[in-house]
Parts: sequence; C-alpha cells; structure tokens
Amino acid sequence: MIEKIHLSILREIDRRGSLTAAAGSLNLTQSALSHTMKKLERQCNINLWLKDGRNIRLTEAGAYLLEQANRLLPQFERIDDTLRQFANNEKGSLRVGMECHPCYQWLLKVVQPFLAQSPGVDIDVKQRFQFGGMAALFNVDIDLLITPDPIQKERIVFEPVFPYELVLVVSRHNNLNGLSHVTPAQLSDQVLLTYPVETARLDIFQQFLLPAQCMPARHKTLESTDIILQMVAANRGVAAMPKWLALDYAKTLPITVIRLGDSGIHKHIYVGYRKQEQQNKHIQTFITLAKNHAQHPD
Amino acid sequence: MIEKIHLSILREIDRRGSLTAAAGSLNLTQSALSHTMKKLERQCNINLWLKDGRNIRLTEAGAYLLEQANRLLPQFERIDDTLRQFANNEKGSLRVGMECHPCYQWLLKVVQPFLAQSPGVDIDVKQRFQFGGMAALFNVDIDLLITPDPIQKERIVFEPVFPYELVLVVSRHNNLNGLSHVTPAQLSDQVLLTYPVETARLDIFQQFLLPAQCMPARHKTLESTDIILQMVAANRGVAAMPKWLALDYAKTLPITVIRLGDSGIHKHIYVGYRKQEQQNKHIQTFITLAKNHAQHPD
DNA sequence: GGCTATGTATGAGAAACATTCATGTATATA
DNA sequence: TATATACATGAATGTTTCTCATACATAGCC
Repeated sequence: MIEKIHLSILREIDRRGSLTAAAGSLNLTQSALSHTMKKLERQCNINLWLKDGRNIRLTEAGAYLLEQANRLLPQFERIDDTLRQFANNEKGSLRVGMECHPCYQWLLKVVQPFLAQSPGVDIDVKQRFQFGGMAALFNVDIDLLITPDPIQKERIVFEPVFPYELVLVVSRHNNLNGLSHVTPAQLSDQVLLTYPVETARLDIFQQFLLPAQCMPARHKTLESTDIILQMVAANRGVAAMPKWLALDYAKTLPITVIRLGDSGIHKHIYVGYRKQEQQNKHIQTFITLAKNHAQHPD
Repeated sequence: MIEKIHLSILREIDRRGSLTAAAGSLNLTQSALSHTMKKLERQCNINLWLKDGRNIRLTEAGAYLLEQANRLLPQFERIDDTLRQFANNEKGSLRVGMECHPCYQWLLKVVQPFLAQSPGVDIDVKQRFQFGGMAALFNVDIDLLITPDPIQKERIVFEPVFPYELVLVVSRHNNLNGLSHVTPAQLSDQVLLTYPVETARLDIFQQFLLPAQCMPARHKTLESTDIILQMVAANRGVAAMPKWLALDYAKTLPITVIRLGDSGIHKHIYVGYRKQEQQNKHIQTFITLAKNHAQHPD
C-alpha cells in the first residue's frame, strides 16, 4: 500500500534529479530510499523506474505516482500547518451560551478583545437552549456558559468573573427617585419590567420581593434591555438591572439607580465549562479576559 | 507529522464508534492505536480527543483531522487501485514510432487487436522525428519503432515480425503489365513514384536500381500510399510497395504486381525497443500480436 | 581503452519504531 | 456495590526501517 513516504521520495527524486540527492534532502541514505521503494515495487509487482545509465527514469507508473505525490503532499503539508495553528491556539472556535439577558452587553465587551487576541478563533453565541444552558454545556452544544446562577454539578466548573450589584432602575420622574435604597414594599405600587423568563429565574423576585411576600402592582415582560430601559426612562415602569449596565444607560437616558434593600443584592457573573476542558486555552483566555475586564471596566 | 495511519485510525474510530472497535477493524490492538495517536498528540502538542465517560469525543482539531481523513484516504485507495491496474497491465500507453510509410496500413491491423486485448492501454503513433526513429527510441520519445531497416545498436533490440516482398506495382495498361519479373533496366523509361524521403532510404534505389547503375526516367514523390497507387492505376507511374499491400489495393484498382529481379526483394518489418524494456508486457504483447498477424493475415 | 567519479542495488547487522501484554483508571450498568 | 466496558500507560517484544559496506553499472576524462 502506498504510504506518504513513497510519495515524498518520488517527489524529492524528481526535484533533485537523483536518488542520492533526494536522500540528502530527506536526511536519509540513498540505500534507505532504494530499499523503501524496492519494497513497494515488490509489494505492488510494479516498476516505478528503470536505471537509465547511472540515473533513473520513471516508468509510466512512476510518473503517475509522482503526479499524485505533487497533488497529495501539499495537502499533508497544509494539514500539518493547520494542526500547528490548532496547537498554538491560533485556530478554533468557542461556542458561548448565555443564560442572562443583560450579560449580553457585558459579553460584547469581552468578545472584542478576545477576537483581537485570537484572530483564528471564532466565537458563536447561543441564547436559546432546548433544555437549558447546563444541558447544552453537558451535551457539548456549547463550550462556555455565562450565567449569574451557577449550578453545582460534577464535571462542570464555574468561575465567578464579574461581581455586580443588582439595582432598581427608575425614571428621574418616578416617586422613588432620589432614595438611597428601596424596600420590597415600596415596589407594591410600581410596574415591574423584566425579561420574559420564569419568575423563578428573576432575582428581583427570588431574592427581594418573594422573601418579603411582596409583589409589584403589575409585571410586564419585554424582550430587550433597550426597550425595558426606554420604558423606564418614560416612567412606565421600573426594572432590576446590573448597576454597571444601568449606569451606562443613565448617561443618555433620564434614569437613576437605587439599591435594593439595605445592603443591596450582590451577584456575580459566572463562566462555566466542562471540567474536562480545564486545559483548553481558548476557555482560559476567555476567562482571563473576562476577569480583566471586570477589574478595568471602560 | 501527520501520517496516513493517523488518518486511518481516526476514520475507523469515527466509523466504529470506539478505539477498541477501530482496533479490531484495523487488525491491531486498542493499545496500539492509543499509543500511536498519543505520540502524534505529543509531537503536535495537540489533543485530538477527550475522554467522555468511557468513550472518546473528538476535539475541534480531531474533528478537523477526521474531515481530512475522509477526504484523503479515498484518494490513497484510488492510487492503490490504479497501481494495481498498472501491475496487471490494464493501464499504460505505448508510443509507437513508424519509419516506414506503407507499414502504416499494417500497423492498423495490429493495433486493433491490441486495443481490444488491452482496454486500459493507449497507443500513440508518431511518424515524424526530429532526429530519426532510432534517436526517438533512444531518447524515450517512443517505446517502439517499426521499421524495415533495423540498425544494430547497443541497448536496442529489433525483432522481425513480418516478412514481405517488395514488388513493383504497375497499371494494367502499363507496358510492363504481365511480366513475371522486371530488370532494373526496364524501369529506365518509367516514372517512379515514391514517398518523399532520401533515396538512401528507398530500397528500390538501394537494392535494385543503384547496384545496376540504372535510374528511372523520372522520379516523383507523393505523401500518401493512396495517392501513389491512384497515380499508378492511372498509369502515370510505377511504384515499389510491399506485395501484400499492393494486392490489397489490386482488389479495387486496375493494378498488378511484378517481381523485382529474378528472385525478388525480400524484406522484413522489424519492431525495435529498448533492451531495458524487454520485460515490458505491452511491448511483448504487441510483438506477439504482430507476429501472429503475419502468420494469419486477413 | 583504462581510470575515476558518480549513481543505484543489495545483503547483513544495528537502530528505531510500532505492537502487544499486563495492568491501571474512569465510567456506565445492573 | 459489584461488574463490565472503554481508554491510558509502562515494559517487553517483535517488526520495520535504516545504515554500512560493498557490488555493479555507466559517464566522462585522460
């Protein structure tokens, strides 16, 4: 059976003009090449070349094989090259799952330096999961899960990368505006705007309203952060958002932030990945950049 | 560096679903595959798969390599196949040189059964040579030389394959018509038609006219056998041709043949090839068919 | 024509490599 | 919890490949 070495030898003979010269290029002896090719010739019952004086001249079969060598060997070289890129982490892709709506804004700020630092690595972002982010991570549909609510689970590692405070965002014209903090009861006559997910996954309910057995006057859901904050700005409701995000919007919208409760609700964004891939450099790069960004937000 | 075996192993793992199963198909042990691939991984500093439970799951690099395997391995199989065809003489080509104009008709009758017998073998016929047929044979521009005038030369073998008599072809209305043989002097008042080659290469001159110090009344050259014999039929001249060829044309043209001299000029068509290629089955097949045809002309 | 330089072929032994065996570790399954 | 299954790994083995030494053939040169 034809092996790569046979193709290499033939190509080198063609390039250098003789077995002896080819042996030099290949860091082998003339004898080695001769033996190797003779063995192939015996196996295939074929002549690849005939001695022509003291040189060799390819037979038809030999010429055919040389053609194939010139076609196939560059493909092998290409593969070696690409593999080197993989090894140097110059190539790959990272499928990032998001389970936290406002994190999207934050993600964009991490993705940018990541892409700049790893030009060969693509990032896919997924936000919809058939069975939730954890399942997606487990089933290798994603490589990274960004979530504020890590679930302790074997073979999955979560790392906190970004601490943030969940705050209430209100319009400058809202009656709560100016307070240093709010109590759950103070939301009873407010319209609460949230993303359209189960209340079980909304911290404002789980950690603030429900423990105090309070409820907002109304609960409306909206798909996008932009729209929610536009509505807040128009004093059509209040919303719970990461403080850094709200402050960002506050630069352009007439909104302010208020602490939730005495000491505030403090959370982290976590990045989760399969324990198995602890060595994965893209993942580690991502996490490093994420933590970096947390310390030097722009 | 990536070798064929790595691609084979990856493909088999993909097909069979596990290292162990793949080892079975490849007639190796699970251990062998594991070692082989681990070595590659070390060399390239890359992971091709990760253990996922008790099975393995390809990494991105592994998946990439599998893709390449599915692309390249069939090409190797194709090469093995083609090489087998070369070995079985089901593939190849034979470049035939012709130094003898009338032989062309004869060649066609040998080529036909050859092509039928060796469907994978192509025949190229060359009739013009920069430095003559022998040089072409020597320089490997052709593999076979068909000539009535072999030249003894080292490393070239000539075999007679077809005996024939050179005869004079005349019109039924020619004054020589009906003679049992002609003398050189009898051509002195005839127009001689020949192919346009040096007289040194024309047997009618070399072996018949010149030894008797005779010349025809006129000497005209024409490119093709057909035209020469048409001219002869129209009694515009006479020509020297192989008897078998002339008789063939005599079926449809008003021409007859006359022996040249008392005992006639007897020649052979020879097939020459490089001694080196004595083992070449296409050449031997060709010669066998040629001799065969000589004994059973149709 | 003989001589030398150059190139390929080949047998025997040495070196390198791949393979197996035995065993370890991890995981799924009953 | 026990058992079966799958991959990993170290040591020993077996096979292949390589080198060395040498033979053989040819080209080029005096």
